[in-house]
Amino acid sequence: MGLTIRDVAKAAGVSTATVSNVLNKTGKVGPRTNRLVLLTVKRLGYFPNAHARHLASRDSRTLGIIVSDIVNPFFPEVIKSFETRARQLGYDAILSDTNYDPRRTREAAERMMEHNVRGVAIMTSEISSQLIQELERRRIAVTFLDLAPVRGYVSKLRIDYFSGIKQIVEYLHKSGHRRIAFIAGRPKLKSNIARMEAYESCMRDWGLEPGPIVHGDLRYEGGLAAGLHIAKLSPRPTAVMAVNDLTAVGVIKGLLKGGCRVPEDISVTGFDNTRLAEYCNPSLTTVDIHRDMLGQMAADALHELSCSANPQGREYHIPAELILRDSSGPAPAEKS
Amino acid sequence: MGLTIRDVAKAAGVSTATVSNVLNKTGKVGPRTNRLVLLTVKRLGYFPNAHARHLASRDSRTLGIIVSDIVNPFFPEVIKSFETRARQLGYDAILSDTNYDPRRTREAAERMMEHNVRGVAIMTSEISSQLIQELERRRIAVTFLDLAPVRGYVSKLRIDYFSGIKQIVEYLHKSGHRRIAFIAGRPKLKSNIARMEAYESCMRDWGLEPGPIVHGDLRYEGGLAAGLHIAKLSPRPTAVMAVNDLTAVGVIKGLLKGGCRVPEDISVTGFDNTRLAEYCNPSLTTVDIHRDMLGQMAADALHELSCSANPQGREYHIPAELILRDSSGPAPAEKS
DNA sequence: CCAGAGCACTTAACCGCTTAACCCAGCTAA
DNA sequence: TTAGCTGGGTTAAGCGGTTAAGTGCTCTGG
Repeated sequence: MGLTIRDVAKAAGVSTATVSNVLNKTGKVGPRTNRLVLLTVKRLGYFPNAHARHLASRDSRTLGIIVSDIVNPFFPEVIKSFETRARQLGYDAILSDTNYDPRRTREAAERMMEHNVRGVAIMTSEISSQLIQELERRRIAVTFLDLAPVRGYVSKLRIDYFSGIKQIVEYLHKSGHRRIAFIAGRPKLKSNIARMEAYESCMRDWGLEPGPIVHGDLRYEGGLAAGLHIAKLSPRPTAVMAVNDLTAVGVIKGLLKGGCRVPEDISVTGFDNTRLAEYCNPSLTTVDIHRDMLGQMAADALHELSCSANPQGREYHIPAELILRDSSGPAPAEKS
Repeated sequence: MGLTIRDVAKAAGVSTATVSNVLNKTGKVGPRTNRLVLLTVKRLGYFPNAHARHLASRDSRTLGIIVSDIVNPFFPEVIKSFETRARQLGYDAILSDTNYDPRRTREAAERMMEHNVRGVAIMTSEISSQLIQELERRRIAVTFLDLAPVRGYVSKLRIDYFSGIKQIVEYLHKSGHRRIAFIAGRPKLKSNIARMEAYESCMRDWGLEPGPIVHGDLRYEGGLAAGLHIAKLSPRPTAVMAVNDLTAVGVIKGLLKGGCRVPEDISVTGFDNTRLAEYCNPSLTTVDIHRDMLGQMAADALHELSCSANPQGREYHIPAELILRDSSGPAPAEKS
């Protein structure tokens, strides 16, 4: 098919080893030959075969990222910054989307192993411990989001959900809200449970009874259903915290359809500060977590782990910051 | 590092060829041995090395997709359906984001060549004809969005922009609008020019004078600036067509900031029908093009091209459909 | 004058797979 | 009986690179 290193070597009148050394900048080649080879490469339009290169060097110089749903506006920015940083560090990056499906999660992890990645950033919760062990056995560096403890090859990116949730509850409480509902994600996910617990704990800190918890699906549709449900409750909560922005936008739509005004009758908050939060109307009070930082940190963490001879997983901390917009306001006066 | 096919062969007491034949389901292996090998593979936790496999088989079974900006909500769905379909067809998929940067576009194309992809879906406009020739020379199947003529290895996915724009103009005209502005994308892009021409042509069809045309950047920011600009014009257009939803959302925000009401004073339309159009407020009148269809078609087209011995590029057609929402309405009565 | 050290390359042995070619027992058919 | 399949394997030659080891040179110092 394409050209091989042998073609280039022949055309330049040198050995394949020399061509390889030139392309890899090992500095073992004299300046004359170097120029000659580079010229020949350009002239022929040669590109080295990545597969052969990876195979021969026993190093894929590839980093993987597994996300649950690329359509979720949380992820594209993370992916982009991950990929950008990986490239800066000299890695190739591959992406897998699991669509929240355990089977596809397994396939994604297998794909990473087949590609012999040096490290993989796992940004989905539904991954079996078996797979994780498998990755560890092969000494593949891993970063998790929130869940899983730090170990040799495992670093952790801790988004400060707790702090974010705390800030929301505090703000809502200060605004006079007392019945604050929570729209969670999918019931079984560890990350989801952690957030629910954070919510409950923060509520109790202010002497509030954790209020109805409704499960969504982290998507718009789940939020919509939850909003419709909340609108019919009596007594109705005066504020709704959603587990992410997408859900919050759905909640708002559901509430509006159910005849509630936002924020006059009921305040809604999101989480993540996706662009959506800015665009939607009313624009969304939410918690910003630096997604670009997240992707970059993941790449850096994997780089560090996979380079060190004696890798020591670390915990990276991603701060959360409350962003006030138009979807929240003071609690309505009680009618009673 | 990891296990090799030799380890599996040894453990099962067969040759490596047999293991390979089992894994590739060539049907050359008896049922007893087949089961034995499969069992051994499971037991040892073996995964074949993709690089070695691709190299030896001289076939990467990989499809690539190059997009200009993964953060643009137009793309994630396209990518997702592309990837899903590619997997169904037995391909691995790799993604590159060019960030609208010619250098990165070049790098992306090079990456595709290095990975020896069978085909690549190019969903960005700024690609040099040199690169395209390079791809053609290597007999890599290609699909383009809109631009470029169909050739041997090149298929084209034609989004019916013209029809979409025509529908919008027709609708706006019928609603009484006479001064209809257009917010374009980046001036130099071919795709952008095509759309501007479509706009001008459709306007003339209704006896309307095109203009003003303001250039944006296909993003929110560009739309915002354009909206602020339009708000100050006199006479002010009564309707604004934006080149995509993201821009339209920016335009709306800009107009609101500039003191215009949407849609009472001025109607705004988008293009693409991203989820954003549904979420934003006022929800956006826009044109739907089936993005999931697009990704799937791209994968199908590449599959077809790369499999056929004598490939014949085709044109695929993606219909456009006007979606009426709340950002548009009848033209305001003239004050004069 | 020669051993030894550098320099600038070449030679060739892999990397982990696939696959064409070959092998062989057991059958069938002539 | 024997040639000719055929099903179920094995052997070994690559795929396109990398890289350790080797080969001539020239240069230096004792």
